[in-house]
Amino acid sequence: MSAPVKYSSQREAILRFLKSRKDHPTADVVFHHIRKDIPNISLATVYRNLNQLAAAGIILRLTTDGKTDHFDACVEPHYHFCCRGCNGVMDIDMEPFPELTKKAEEVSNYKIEQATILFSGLCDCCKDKL
Amino acid sequence: MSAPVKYSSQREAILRFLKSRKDHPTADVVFHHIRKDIPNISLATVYRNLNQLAAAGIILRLTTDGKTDHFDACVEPHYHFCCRGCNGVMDIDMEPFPELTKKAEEVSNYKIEQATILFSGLCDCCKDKL
DNA sequence: CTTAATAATGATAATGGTTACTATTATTAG
DNA sequence: CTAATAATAGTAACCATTATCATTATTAAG
Repeated sequence: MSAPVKYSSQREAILRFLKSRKDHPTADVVFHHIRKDIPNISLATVYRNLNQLAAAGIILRLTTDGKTDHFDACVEPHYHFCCRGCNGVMDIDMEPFPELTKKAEEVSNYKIEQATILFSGLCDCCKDKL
Repeated sequence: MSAPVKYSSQREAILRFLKSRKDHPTADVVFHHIRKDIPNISLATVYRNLNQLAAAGIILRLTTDGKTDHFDACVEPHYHFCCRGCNGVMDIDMEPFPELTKKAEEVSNYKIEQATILFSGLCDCCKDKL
């Protein structure tokens, strides 16, 4: 889980792909897209690199109620929404409330390093269907 | 995943155990504790009942960065903290911000049913050790 | 108090996302 | 160019959770 020290074209392709997407793909989605350019890339390589990049703070891992993690190339603090219809993960474009973390730290005495705010419900598409 | 319709002593024991705990045990922890009273209870029964109770809104499922879910007998809206040292999940005793959800719904157009706020970092114990 | 219908259980196999392992390949410093 | 070693591909293993199914327990009706 250490930061990458040697270049690899696979890692570059993975990061490039993630940056090109506004949604937040799962490892499997990344894998299947990268395969178009690098047909023999291994799923393990995708996971390894996503983990490395996340550990290095270059990308963000999003753990939602679903069982599969999603990944986000935007590491600026922002909020997410997970649709219980399609399991898609989208951004919520509102400015973060830093006072939330401050308040929580005051109240708890814990060393709070991160605040994850995840909304859930139904997205535009699923709102109508369900 | 439907609500329970028949009584079972196993379910009662699981719910009673959950209510007795301030931390938020995993299915496995519930299983091992219930086993002291009901030695031949099955892990599947624990999972089945935790799922039912959560679906019925009687308990809360907490999905954290760790790989295993935690369960909470308190369904009042409140915030949680997950320690990256010991993977424990604790309550944060501060009043919720309902305006968060309202704002997010305005901005996004999604039907937001739930807001999950999860802080993470180091708890009192792990703060010193790490 | 039976009895019949069926929900719940225990035991265990299966599933699915993720990680570990290992021989091979690619990068990089000297 | 060469040696050292990080990264990879392919695949087996892992582990939390779920599905399956024969058996048991609950419950409503007679």
